Amino acid sequence: MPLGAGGLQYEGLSGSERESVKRPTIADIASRAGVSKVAVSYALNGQPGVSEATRARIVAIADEIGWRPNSAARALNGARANCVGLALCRPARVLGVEPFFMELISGIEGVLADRSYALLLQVVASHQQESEVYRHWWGESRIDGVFLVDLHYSDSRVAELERLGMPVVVIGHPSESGSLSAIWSDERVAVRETVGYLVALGHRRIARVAGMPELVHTTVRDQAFAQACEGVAEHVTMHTDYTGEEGARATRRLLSSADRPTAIVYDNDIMAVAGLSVAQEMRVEVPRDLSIVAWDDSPLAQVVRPPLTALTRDIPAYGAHAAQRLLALIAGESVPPYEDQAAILTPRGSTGPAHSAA
Amino acid sequence: MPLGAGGLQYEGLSGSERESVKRPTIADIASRAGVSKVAVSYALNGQPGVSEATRARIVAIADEIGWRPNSAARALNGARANCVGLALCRPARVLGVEPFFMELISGIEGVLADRSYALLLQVVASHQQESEVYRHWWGESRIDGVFLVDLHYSDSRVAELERLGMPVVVIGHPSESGSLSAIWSDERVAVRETVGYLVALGHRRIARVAGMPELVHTTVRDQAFAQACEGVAEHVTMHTDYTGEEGARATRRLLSSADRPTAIVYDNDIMAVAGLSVAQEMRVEVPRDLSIVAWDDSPLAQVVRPPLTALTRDIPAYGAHAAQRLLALIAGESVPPYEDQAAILTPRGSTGPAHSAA
DNA sequence: GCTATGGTGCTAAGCGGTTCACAATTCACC
DNA sequence: GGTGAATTGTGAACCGCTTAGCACCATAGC
Repeated sequence: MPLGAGGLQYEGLSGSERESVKRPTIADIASRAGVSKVAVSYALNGQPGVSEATRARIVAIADEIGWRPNSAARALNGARANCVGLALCRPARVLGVEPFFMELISGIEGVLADRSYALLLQVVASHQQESEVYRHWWGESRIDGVFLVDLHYSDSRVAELERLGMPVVVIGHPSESGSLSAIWSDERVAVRETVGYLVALGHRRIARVAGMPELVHTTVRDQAFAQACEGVAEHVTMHTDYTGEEGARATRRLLSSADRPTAIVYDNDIMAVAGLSVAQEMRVEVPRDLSIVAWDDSPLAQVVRPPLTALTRDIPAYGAHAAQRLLALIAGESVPPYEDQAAILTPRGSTGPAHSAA
Repeated sequence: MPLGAGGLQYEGLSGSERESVKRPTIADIASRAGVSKVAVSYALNGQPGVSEATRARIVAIADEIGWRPNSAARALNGARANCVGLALCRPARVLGVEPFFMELISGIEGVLADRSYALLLQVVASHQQESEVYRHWWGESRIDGVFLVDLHYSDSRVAELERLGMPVVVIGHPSESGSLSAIWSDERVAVRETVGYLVALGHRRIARVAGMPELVHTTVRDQAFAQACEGVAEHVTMHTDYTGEEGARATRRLLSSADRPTAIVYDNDIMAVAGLSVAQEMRVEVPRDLSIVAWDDSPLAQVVRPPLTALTRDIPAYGAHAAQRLLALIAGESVPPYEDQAAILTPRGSTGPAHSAA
């Protein structure tokens, strides 16, 4: 059978019956254009080896039949998977109500989408599971790198990821990130600004309702808080699991103590809102009798009355920076630790001058 | 060179120098076990064709050297990508503050993880982009199927996905899902229960602060609401973009009208919280002068004072069901539309008997 | 005329795993 | 002792794409 006839028959087959089931490949393009697969590969990847005329013809055909590179086939050639991973280890209820992660993800994806990278997401129940997920993803060549969040002290995940030799960007304080490259924002500055502001308003007894003590950034804030208050105000810190319930309980404890604080700083906004409700319930007027500051400024902080003074951060930008650095790392560039902008205090109605309550 | 020497040398090489760079393959296992690649493949996939003794030996070696199947190589064999996609088309700020999606994702992943499926996530800015993302993922064989959320009327995405012939589970009302299989919960029941409850409490003027009117489920609720109120209460619906700000504005408008409602039903909890704040600001006491009901019961509803009466749904379970159906669809099973549990009214402090305010 | 040069396009091999068809061995049965 | 079947294993081909490495044809230079 002459070559021409074979070619025609093949084209006829791929034309309609197969189209919906089978996706076009470079072989289809090659047979249509009357060239080899290799020429098509070069043409579509902008590599030298084909004339401009041929390249144009090939590209036109590829467009016409709606060809897209098969990611698996590409990945198989030692190429990248064009995919990065993120595993989140928090219960669903907490994750849902914490705007932080969704905003972070949005920011990350803005950057990834530009370079047609995809994001693989998994919600896990424990750090051990998280390590496993990373190991699996990496072992299966599904991803080129990962983000690591919610850093702990002597975090087993750091060692594990170092062992795997996979590109990682730690979103958290570099003191605990080992050899992994980190991106963080200086919590100390934000804490100092907040405490300074409250002290300037006359507060001398300040409480902090913090997140989980095993998280590095909680401890960093703890220390910065203690240090900033040193000599200028009495201070106390209570740890919680970030849920509204625990935030409310801590607030109740604080407000019913004999020497109750005149200001409370919360580690997230759901706890701040819960605290505000408890205060109102206990007839402690905000901001007259109690000032409230929320860490992380989500829309939530602005819809309650009074609106919450909050530590504002551009979280999507934070995520975007992290993504840029992870992609750089994957590209083989060396990436020094990067300090993002610190949170900025946005005063609103929930803070005011300290009353002579004590 | 004798075979044995070659084998030894190879093992030596793969032992340390290469290990961190190059992941083990079935060829490595095969050479170690002294069998062919095929035997290894059968052994590791639990397929017949190898003796139990050999299988055990192969599995042991695989475990020992930490082998994992290369997902790209598997996907290349016409096999599945073991990955499904989800694109969300909402601004970052809204997504962050809406617990719905994170809870949905958690639920989805519980099921996916069990079958070692991964979830590809992308946040997009428009429906057109969303279709493009699906087309790309599908064209690149990155995914085996997708979830479609936030259904519109005459939604272009439905047609697009039908055209692609890709497995899809629509999370939303089947009336607009075309030939795609849908999973939804009956909003009508929930609306009727809510209105019935409010009417029983004596409310005769009920308002609804709804989400975006282009969303199918908004309209379904709109109609059900109008119908339920028919003959028993005056009713009005205001549409918003789901943000707290618009929720607040709508509430302000409602409460300042001459014949203001004695009860307001909100389409999500952030708007309900915003509405509550506006009411308190306007000295409209909740629940004495105004009853408030929130759709979707997140922790947020319980931390404000009074805690919000809410329409409770097990969203993770909803996501889990959706995931099960998508996997079934991918496996080639036919999947009829599925009606999930309707939301249940959870009465809390924000609702009470209607006062003779009018 | 013959060799350098370069552009263009090909063939072949291989990424890691699966699948098919067939070969070798054992065992049972008539 | 020969036939048939089951068990266990193999080589080869293939999935879609990339990457050498080489072949071909022009033009240019001697």
